[in-house]
Amino acid sequence: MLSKKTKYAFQALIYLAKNRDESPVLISHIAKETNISKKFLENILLDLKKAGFLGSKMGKGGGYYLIKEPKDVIMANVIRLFSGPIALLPCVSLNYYEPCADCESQDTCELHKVMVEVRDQSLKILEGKTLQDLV
Amino acid sequence: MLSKKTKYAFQALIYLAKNRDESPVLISHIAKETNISKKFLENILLDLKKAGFLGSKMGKGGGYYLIKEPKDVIMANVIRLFSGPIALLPCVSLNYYEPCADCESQDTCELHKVMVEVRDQSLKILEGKTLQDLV
DNA sequence: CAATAATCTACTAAGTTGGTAGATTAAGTG
DNA sequence: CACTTAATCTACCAACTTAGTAGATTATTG
Repeated sequence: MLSKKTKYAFQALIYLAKNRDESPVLISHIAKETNISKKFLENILLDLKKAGFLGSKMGKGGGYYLIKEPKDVIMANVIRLFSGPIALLPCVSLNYYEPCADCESQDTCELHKVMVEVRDQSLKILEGKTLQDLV
Repeated sequence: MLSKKTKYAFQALIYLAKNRDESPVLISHIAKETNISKKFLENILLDLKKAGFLGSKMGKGGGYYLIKEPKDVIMANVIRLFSGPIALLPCVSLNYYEPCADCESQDTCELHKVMVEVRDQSLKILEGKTLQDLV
């Protein structure tokens, strides 16, 4: 399951993608339109900015705006940012890899093999979906 | 990501599937072979029993044993039992459905549509994998 | 300088995860 | 029946995560 943060991130991105002409958009505006607590949304937008999805402008007339093209905002990357690995186990994660403490060898672990398969197929789906599919 | 409980459940199931001839198997035996804390494993095996995957026998000569055929132990069902929904959002979950509090309508929600697609493809993978693929 | 709006620091309540301790019940053995 | 074995039940706990909130600060515009 995705965290609420992840879900909110998608909702904010969708809103910004739909309103690219009127940018930058106020946090408070996005908060109102998406029904997300303004203070909580602050953190999320800041994270999205640090990750290179959004840009921002301070002061009067400021706000947040989409930097990337919607088709270049890959769903898998947004999920990784807020919910961590796509893989079901750390030992099969590409971006957050960690070996099993207890496992003797990955090469002989049946669970490992199947989880790699599941990961590859999940990635095929989530790397293929972009913000463009969401607007 | 799956919880450790889910991972342990798979490891225990794999062990029991591999040793179906010598059943029933002691908790302490499975614990030793899989490197799982015995006390923690107790809970897991009990849950697997309540869910109909395992049977048990108390007293001397007792232990746990696999009830279902390995090919009938669907990975998706084990994951649901210990990690909850396969779907990425409650509003697209078949088994743990909950509507979004804030969302106006599911029919007009773009996120919803894409998440249904992702769910269907994820299910196709996980409903297709069984304990037989793990031994 | 004043107003505006993002940014930063720090805290918190509630829930989940991973695990432990100890008593109890059921089954087989002599 | 008494004893041993082994699952089952009840209850607890520390650490971490989630979903926020509060308030001060910094940057920008006019």
